[in-house]
Amino acid sequence: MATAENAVSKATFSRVPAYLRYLKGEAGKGVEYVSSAAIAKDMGLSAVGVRKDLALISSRPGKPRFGFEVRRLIADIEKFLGYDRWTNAVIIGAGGLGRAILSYEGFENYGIHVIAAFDNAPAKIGAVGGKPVYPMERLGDVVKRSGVKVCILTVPRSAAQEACDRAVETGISAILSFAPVHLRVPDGVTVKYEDLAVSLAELCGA
Amino acid sequence: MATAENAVSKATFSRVPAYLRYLKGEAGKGVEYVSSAAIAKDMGLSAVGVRKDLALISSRPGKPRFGFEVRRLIADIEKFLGYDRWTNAVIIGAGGLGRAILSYEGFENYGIHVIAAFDNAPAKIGAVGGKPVYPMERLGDVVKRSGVKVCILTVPRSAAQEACDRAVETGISAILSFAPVHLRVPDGVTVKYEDLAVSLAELCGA
DNA sequence: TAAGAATCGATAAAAAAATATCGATATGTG
DNA sequence: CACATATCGATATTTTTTTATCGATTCTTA
Repeated sequence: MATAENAVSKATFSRVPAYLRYLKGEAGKGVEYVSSAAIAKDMGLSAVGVRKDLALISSRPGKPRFGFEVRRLIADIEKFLGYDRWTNAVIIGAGGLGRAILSYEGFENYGIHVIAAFDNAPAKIGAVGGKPVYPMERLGDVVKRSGVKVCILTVPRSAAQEACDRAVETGISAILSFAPVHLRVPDGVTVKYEDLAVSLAELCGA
Repeated sequence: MATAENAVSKATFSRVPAYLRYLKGEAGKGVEYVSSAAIAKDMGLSAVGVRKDLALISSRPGKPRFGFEVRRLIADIEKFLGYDRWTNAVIIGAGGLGRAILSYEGFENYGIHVIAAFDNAPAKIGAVGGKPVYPMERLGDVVKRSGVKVCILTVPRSAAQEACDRAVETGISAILSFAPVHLRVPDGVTVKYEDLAVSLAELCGA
C-alpha cells in the first residue's frame, strides 16, 4: 500500500519523526530487520500501536518472524515526510540563535535548504558559515525570486509580530517561530512555535 | 512523582503553553477579560474545547457575559506548569546552538535557571553571556553540587549518546536533546527531542 | 517434511478526546 | 423592572485513538 497521506491520523503523523530517528540509529548499527515489539520496547510504545502506524506508512508489509526492513522503512518515511522534495527557507533575525541555525548543516538531510538570513542591524550583515546575512530590506526581493515559502523567526519577542507581518507580506506561508509570542497571521499561513523554555518546562513537569 | 494531579488529560496539557503564550499577548495589550469564543477564534480551536480546558486549570469559573480574567488565568497556568518552582539546568555542548541558548535570558521567566555549559574542546572553555563554560571533566562536580536534574544537549549527533551517558551517570534525569539521534537511557530518565529539522519539515507538510 | 516459534495484519473492544446541545447566570438596556 | 444577549458549565453524542484478541504466515530445525 502506497503512502496515502489522507489515511494517516494526526496521532500517527506526530510519531513518524521519532520512528525515523530510531530507525536511523538501528541502520547505523547495521541492523537490517526490526520487529514491532523491539521498536515498541525501545521507544516506549505498544507493539500493536507500532504495527498500526507502520502499516500506514510502510510500502511493504512486515515479514513474519523478521519484522520490518529497516532501510526500506527509512526510505518510506523520508518520502512520506517529503524529505525528497527540496524546500527553501530563510531566517529572520541573525542573533545568536539565528546564526547558530544558519550554520547548522543538518537541515540538508531533511530536504531543507536554508538560503539566507535577514536582520535589521547593520552590524549583523555579512555571512555566517558560508551563507549570507542580508538587511531586512532585501527580504521581499530574495523571497520572491527564490519562491521561498518557509521562514524561521529568531528575533526578540518585541520584534516578532512586525517581522512576521513583513514575512507574510512577501509571500511566506509557513513560519517556525522561536519567539515566545502568539503571532497573528492571516488564514492560509501556518505558524509553529518552538519555545525552548516551554519545552524545558514540559520536560521538568513530565 | 507522577503527573498525579491528572484530572488533566495529555491533550489538554499539550495546549496549555499555547494558552499561556496567547494570554500574555492579550495581557500586554491591556485586555482584562477574554471569552472562550475569542480565544478559540484567535488560536484556531473550538470554543467548547477551550472552555473544557480552562475549566480544568482555572481557579475560578468564567464569568457569564465577560469570559475569563486574563491575569488570573496567567497566574493559574504558570502555577500549573510549575514556573513558580525554580529548576536548575546545564548545557552540554558549547557550539553555536549551545552558546545561543546559554546567553538566552528568556528561561528566567519560566522558572528555569541555566547555570553553566560544558564542552570537551579547550577552545570553548570560558564564559558566554556572563555564564561559565567548563570542561566536561567538571560536569559531575557541578551537577552533584548544584543538584541539577535537567540537561540541554547541544552536541553533534556523533557525540550525543556518549554525552547523554555521562549526564545520566552524574544524576541527570531529564534531557532536552537537539541531536537528531535516538538516545538510550535507563528507566527513570526522560528524554525530549527538539529536532529543528523535523519541526521545519512538519511545518512544510502541514 | 512436519512441528514449533516469532511475528504479522485484521477485526473487535475500550478509552480518550473532540464536538454538539441546552439550560443557567450575569449584565446591559429600554 | 423585565427582557434580550453573551457567555458559561454540564451533559450527551460522535469521532478518534489506543489496546486487546486471534488466526495467518514464514522461517528454523529436528
